[in-house]
Amino acid sequence: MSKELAKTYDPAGLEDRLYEKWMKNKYFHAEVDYDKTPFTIVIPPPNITGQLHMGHALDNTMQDIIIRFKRMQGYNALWQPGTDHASIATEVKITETLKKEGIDKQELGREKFLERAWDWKKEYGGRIISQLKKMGSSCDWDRERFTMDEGCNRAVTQVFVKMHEKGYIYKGSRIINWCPVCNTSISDAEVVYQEQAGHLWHIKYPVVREDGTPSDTEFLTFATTRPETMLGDTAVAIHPEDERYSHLIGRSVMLPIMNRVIPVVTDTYVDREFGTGVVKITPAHDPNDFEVGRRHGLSVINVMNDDATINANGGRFQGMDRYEARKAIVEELQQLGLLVKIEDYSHNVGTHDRCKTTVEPLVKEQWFVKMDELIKPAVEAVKKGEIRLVPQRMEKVYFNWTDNIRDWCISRQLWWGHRIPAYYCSQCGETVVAEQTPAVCPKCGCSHFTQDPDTLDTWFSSALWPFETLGWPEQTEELKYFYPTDVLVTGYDIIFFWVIRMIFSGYEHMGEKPFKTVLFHGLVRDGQGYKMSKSLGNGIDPLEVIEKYGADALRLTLITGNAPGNDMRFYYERVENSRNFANKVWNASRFIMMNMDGKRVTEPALQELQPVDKWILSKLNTLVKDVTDNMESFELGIAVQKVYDFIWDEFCDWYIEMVKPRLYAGRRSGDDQEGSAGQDGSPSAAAGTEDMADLSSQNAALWTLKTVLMDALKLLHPFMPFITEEIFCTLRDMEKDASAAGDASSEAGRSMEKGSCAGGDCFREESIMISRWPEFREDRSFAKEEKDIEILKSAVRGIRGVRSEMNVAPSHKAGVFVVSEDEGLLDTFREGRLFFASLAYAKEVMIQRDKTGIAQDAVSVVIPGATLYIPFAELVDIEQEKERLRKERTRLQGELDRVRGMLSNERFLSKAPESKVAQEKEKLDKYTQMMEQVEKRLEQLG
RNA sequence: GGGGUCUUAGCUCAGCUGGGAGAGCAUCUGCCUUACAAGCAGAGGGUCAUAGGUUCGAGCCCUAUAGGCCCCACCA
Repeated sequence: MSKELAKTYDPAGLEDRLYEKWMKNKYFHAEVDYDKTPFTIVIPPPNITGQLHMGHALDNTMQDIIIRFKRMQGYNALWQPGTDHASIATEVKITETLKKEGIDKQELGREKFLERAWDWKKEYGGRIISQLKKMGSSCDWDRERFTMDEGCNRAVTQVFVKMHEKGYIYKGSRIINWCPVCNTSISDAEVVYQEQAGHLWHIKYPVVREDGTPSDTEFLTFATTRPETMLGDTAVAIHPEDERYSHLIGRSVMLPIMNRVIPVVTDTYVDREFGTGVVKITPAHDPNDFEVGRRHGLSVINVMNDDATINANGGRFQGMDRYEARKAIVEELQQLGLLVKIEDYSHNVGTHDRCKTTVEPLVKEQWFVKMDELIKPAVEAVKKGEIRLVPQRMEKVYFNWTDNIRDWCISRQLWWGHRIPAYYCSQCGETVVAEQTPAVCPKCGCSHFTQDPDTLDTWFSSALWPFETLGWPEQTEELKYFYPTDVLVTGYDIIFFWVIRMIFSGYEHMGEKPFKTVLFHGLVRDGQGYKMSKSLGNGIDPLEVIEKYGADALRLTLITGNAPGNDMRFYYERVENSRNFANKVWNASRFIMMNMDGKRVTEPALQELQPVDKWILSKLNTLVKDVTDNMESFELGIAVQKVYDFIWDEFCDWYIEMVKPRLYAGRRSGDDQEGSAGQDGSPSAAAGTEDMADLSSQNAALWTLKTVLMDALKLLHPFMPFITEEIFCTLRDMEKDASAAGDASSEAGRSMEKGSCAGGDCFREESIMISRWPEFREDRSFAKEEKDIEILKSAVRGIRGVRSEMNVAPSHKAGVFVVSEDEGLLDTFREGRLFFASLAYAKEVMIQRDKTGIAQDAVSVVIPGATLYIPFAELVDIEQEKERLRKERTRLQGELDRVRGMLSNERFLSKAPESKVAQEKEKLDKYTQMMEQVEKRLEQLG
């Protein structure tokens, strides 16, 4: 008895059931095993605040495909999962939630806040994981980690202390990017520049006269986009060689409003060409000005509070927001007659990538990682090819960053994260960096310490992810065995945030690269090409897609036509196509199982296989090789396209159709003569021998169907894990039942042992995901049969084309004559007579060496080596037929011209590879032959 | 300002180391053929952005130009 399979594939329910089975059987779990070669992927840890979006879906589908492929190849495949605490993202969310409850974060206090954060983690941290499971992700969930679990905490602290000792981590007052809304410093990488419409305010400061009073006639005019920062101006700069202002060198100007005398300094940073060639200098609020200030020993006057309101240094503007202050200051300058003009001006404004707030450059004391030394091995690794970036062009992006690397600001004024292990003596102020609170102060001997309140940048711990998840800083077996990992899959958008930092961290702390290959993917955009975003509301929820179409369809959609590093568009028509393919696979399998039902299918001897069987087996064999190659080089889109084409075109549309008559042969037991009319044309043989032959042929067909299906399913499994597993298991159960029903001991059992699949053991496996990946087999290459069947296919296509052109109804069957002097070719037609008849709508097929018995007005189709004649009952318009043949002649002539042109080119003959020349010669023969046939036929028609 | 990338059928995109242009969707024409109408068969549709160059041979390599997208830098 076979399981009844529904007519259309319905993924609902089935997917969860199979996933549970995989989990229960621990197929995802990997243990250290020195008898096997490890293959490791670490997941880019999703944020605990996260909801699965298309980016995750793509990222994880790619990883799952690779890990499933490698697992089937026999590697000890580990996909290491985990989640990220996402310091700032989480903190912002919790703060917002608190606000809704009317609770102020500061009032709540650090301890209570962290409790809330952990509650949050407990509640939502698992959500993203269960969503990843919906995708079919085969992560080793037993090894799930969290960037703030005990081990990771230890790793972070140890790294911080060690790097501090080596001088790679230092504390210093530098200009940093400050987010006034999130109230924290952020790194350069977190600042995104946005083109914004603004103004250029042209302002003049009076030059200070000899007597110290401001001149009413002499001014220095300049332009600024941020007039409010004038409150903190401590100089005005000109270019040292600017003759316009050389007389002012050494002089001062009066800073209006603040009435502060500030010097005129010279600095080559000033561009003489821009504006008036004068720049106001605000060291506390502009990175460039900060540098200028350093060079000239200018004082740094911070005029802003952390929330970007003006502080006490801003005089009476104190308390105003930066934009209010701007307005007020401009007004005042105007009243003072110091505002020259206002221009519209479009410029880039730095904003915080999380909240889009305009960042405020501020001078603050922060912790930094010194990058210049650290980055060197990371640069070398990629240069030498020790780490491969796919696609390769990402190297340019990588080097562009490493070549201009700046120190990394790692301290954040946040609570949720790894707290900086720096302790300050309350007596003498000494700083001690240590893994634990120091007992006594090394300087004053007291024992009162306060820990630095700041936490670390989220990416500080993520940078350690490839080894901390494997147990570091403990020297675990896992670390020894699985590290370095094999491939990292991620979006190109976090190359700076994460990829580079993991690489230098790997070399610094492990003395070894974290991974061998980085596979980048692009963004998933909407149907119009816009970035999917919450604010635009154009996002497509992967979970919704799964619910409607199944995870397999979603996965297939994300992979087809997608090249590494390229963005893609996602829209429902594409998902529908994927769903249709799933349905196709489902129905092909259903068809095969229906036909296998109750039969014992045994592996036929080689001579029992018909040319079509060999043809598809050979095609499959090539497919196995190609797909494996593509997978090895991470060309997932190409790989899946080939599997898709093979299954749909070759297997379903051709092979299955070709074997149908053989499968139905045994079934025609008198009741439906009509349906079997197609076979009547074959010269009838004695009934008894025919039956035996039928059975053998049927077995060969079923065996081939099953074998090809099974291997094709395996090739498809990494891409569409659920449907392939379901079919695999159903088929396997059928096999079991069939062999149990028959005499289990003998033939059936043995043939299965021997291997119906390339791997030899497919039916002994309990799941396709741990079955053996198919391998190329020399003994499954049948070049001759491949070529022969292709000729038959072209014959079928030719006949279908002609019939369609002549509007012949499919119900109208006609006789077909195959005429050729090539006995081998005639044999191929004889062997394929059955299917050829049905595919070419033939009433009967006459295979012969000459034109005996063929009506003059038969329609003819020329294929390489043979001419086919179809005498329709109705008279065919001879003129029309001649016209058709003339068109064919023109086409062939074109081909011949091209081939002859090439072959008469001496330079081609001498320089092109031999194989290419041979190929062209073969074509010349083929077309010449076909041309002769066409001309002969034209001649016959007069 | 520097760099990357794209321009291929009506639309969205593949095209791996240079060797006769592909898919899906859409369009047109026939088909409910006992696996599948979420299907089958057939058809139309491309000067591979433009101009040069290298080569026996270029969608693919080189140069320039035009347009689109992205990243980095941030001249106030």
